[in-house]
Amino acid sequence: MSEVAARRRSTRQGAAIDEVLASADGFLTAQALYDALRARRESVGLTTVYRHLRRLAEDGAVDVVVRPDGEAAFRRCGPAASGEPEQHHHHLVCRTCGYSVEIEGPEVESWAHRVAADAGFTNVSHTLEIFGECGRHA
Amino acid sequence: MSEVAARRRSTRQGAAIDEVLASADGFLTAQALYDALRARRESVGLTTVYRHLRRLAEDGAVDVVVRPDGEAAFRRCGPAASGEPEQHHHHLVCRTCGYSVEIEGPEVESWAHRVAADAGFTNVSHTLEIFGECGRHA
DNA sequence: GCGCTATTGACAACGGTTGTCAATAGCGAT
DNA sequence: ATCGCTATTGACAACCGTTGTCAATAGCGC
Repeated sequence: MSEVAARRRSTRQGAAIDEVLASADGFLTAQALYDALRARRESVGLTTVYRHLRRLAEDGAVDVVVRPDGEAAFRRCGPAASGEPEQHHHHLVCRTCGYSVEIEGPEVESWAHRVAADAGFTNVSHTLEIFGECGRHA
Repeated sequence: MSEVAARRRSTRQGAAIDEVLASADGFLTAQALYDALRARRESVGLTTVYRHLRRLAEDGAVDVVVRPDGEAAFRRCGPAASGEPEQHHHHLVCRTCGYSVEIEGPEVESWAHRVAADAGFTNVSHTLEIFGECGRHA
């Protein structure tokens, strides 16, 4: 069940990506993260950005939201991952600025599993994201 | 608020697409629909498939599910659209075969809106899909 | 049958994401 | 410090789903 943690090297690029993710207050697309890095005058290849995001997502260090247009957005989640996989939760995301709030809904979780089980489904997972406009734009 | 219904012509291709959608018991990607048409020996261009799906989605005649990998899947929804936009609902979708069940969860709807409102968000919408394995595969 | 125009479809273009592979650079061992 | 192994990087091409283009086709009202 447990993966042998692959040897990991700390690099300038990885650190820069972590920093941008840490300072971001909402979801970022890979492109947005890339642009933010360039704005910081940190030279990091786009491919590298994707690679890090993918690994971070696999490790559960960032949450991934697939937007209605199919593009993925990422956000560092929870209390900076002390190693434990983050607890399951969802997001309330601002369509305009990406600002987001983590939300939990135990009722919804159990509801989803109950509905799925009633229909004879196994190996159940679900996606749930709430989009709206936070009150900070003219 | 209401759009002036654009003049609509009935074509062989449109009918073929409708038929495949009607006979499908689950969500289909545009490609899958295209393949199904070819299997029926109906010659319909892929571009045309996309165009019809897009319009059907806009009209609310089909539901759209964006899968975790970002690809969109479509399914004719409800009682064959008598003109009224379908009532809001969600789906329980089989990862393997696309078979799906429409589900409703008034509790979830109100929960989502309450959570969003509490956080000061307006113009709220949400996505919710449940994925699993229906019991029909070896 | 005529004419207007919605529709079609082959093709190119686009945008996000992933594969490739030689060059680079961590890090443990010497 | 240095060496060597290998994870990582990055420029580039490839992929894939989707949309734009535009001349040719075909509904439908007349």
